[in-house]
Amino acid sequence: MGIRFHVLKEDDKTLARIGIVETPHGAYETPVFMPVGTQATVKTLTPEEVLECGGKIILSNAFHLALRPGSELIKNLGGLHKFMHWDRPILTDSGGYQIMSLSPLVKITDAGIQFKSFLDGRELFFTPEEVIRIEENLGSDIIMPLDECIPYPSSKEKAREALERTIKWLIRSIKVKRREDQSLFGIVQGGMFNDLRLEALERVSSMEVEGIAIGGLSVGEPKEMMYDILEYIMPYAPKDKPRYLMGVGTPLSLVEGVIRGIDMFDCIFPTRLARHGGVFTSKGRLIITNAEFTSDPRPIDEECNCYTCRNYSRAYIRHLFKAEEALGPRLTTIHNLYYILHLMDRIRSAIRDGSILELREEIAYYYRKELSI
RNA sequence: UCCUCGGUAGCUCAACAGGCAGAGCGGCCGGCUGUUAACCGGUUGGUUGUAGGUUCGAGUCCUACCCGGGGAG
Repeated sequence: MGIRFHVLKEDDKTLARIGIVETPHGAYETPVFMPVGTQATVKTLTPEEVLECGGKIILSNAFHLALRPGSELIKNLGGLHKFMHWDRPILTDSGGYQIMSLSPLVKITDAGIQFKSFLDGRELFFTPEEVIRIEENLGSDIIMPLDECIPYPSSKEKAREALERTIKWLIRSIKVKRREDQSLFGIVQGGMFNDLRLEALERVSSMEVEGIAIGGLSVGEPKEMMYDILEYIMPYAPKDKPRYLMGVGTPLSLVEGVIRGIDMFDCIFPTRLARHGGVFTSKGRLIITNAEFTSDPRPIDEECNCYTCRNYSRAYIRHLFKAEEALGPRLTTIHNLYYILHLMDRIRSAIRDGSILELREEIAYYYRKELSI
């Protein structure tokens, strides 16, 4: 038995909805944000700290873990949950994104991807079947098939090719998947083309998948383009399956995604931003290393109740960053994850009481800079 | 007291044989969207120890002095 999904409430003015996903490692409510732990760790934090921030499910990465330390090793040590001491739900991404982000090292054909390891230069070959095998070794609750994620901009021909390849790979993935305690999602590609996107959605939806993921967005296109595509296709998404928008996680894009019917998100942005000194607040983004905070006794966000904001000043955190102390990135990571996960709480409350559009207006006001470009 | 090496951006140092005084770090500002990223980018910094001299032109050559390192006595 893999996941079970139920919709608990649908908003009447938007496509937003509240749902619950039950997994072999516990349940979580949607819309949900998944902190990213690519290398079997949410960078700088312990699992207990991720929990304290409100984390319910995390994302890890089959490709990276296969390269190091190897999926057999993790299997022999009792699986990914035990290996990293996280007993809650885990979703593993396949490495499709790495086809794009590591493109100079990658050669892609219908058979799979051939690439040169950035760790030791080894020539490796990844197939959809091999990725499923890796994910079965890892034992994550939700597994993503190998897909082809293309950059922006890309031609329609290129988008069509990636779409077809992604679907062929999904069929092969379904065919070899054995473990029944894991749930496979299908990934919708199609570049920035509405007709391709809709076609991909319909084809993926007709297959034996337990969730629908929208991939290949937020790859550098204008924000409005992503919102338009979601608006165009999401009304046709199956209602009885979770819908996952891959790689999205700025405050505004989370709300905009939810309004368009998305249930699950993951994004490295909150954690990476934190390590680089950027923090979310209820009044927009700050860069904590800036001189204006040198002697500022206030917490990062006076309205925040996270561990960092309950105990530390902007001046102290700025000092930690300037002194290159490891505690600095840890404290900002705790804060940013708490901010985003607490925002998801607020989003669910707003769906419950019918005020999601008001919440969108508030976030859009303080994060309007996200709209530019 | 003498000999010797050195003094260039806040710091550490570049600048062939006189020819527009630079870099790294720091400072300041910005960017990061299924993580090869505690990363990347932009930008601000100078009476070249002081005072003279030679020269079309001196960080660079000459003279004196000041400061610091090393050595001799």
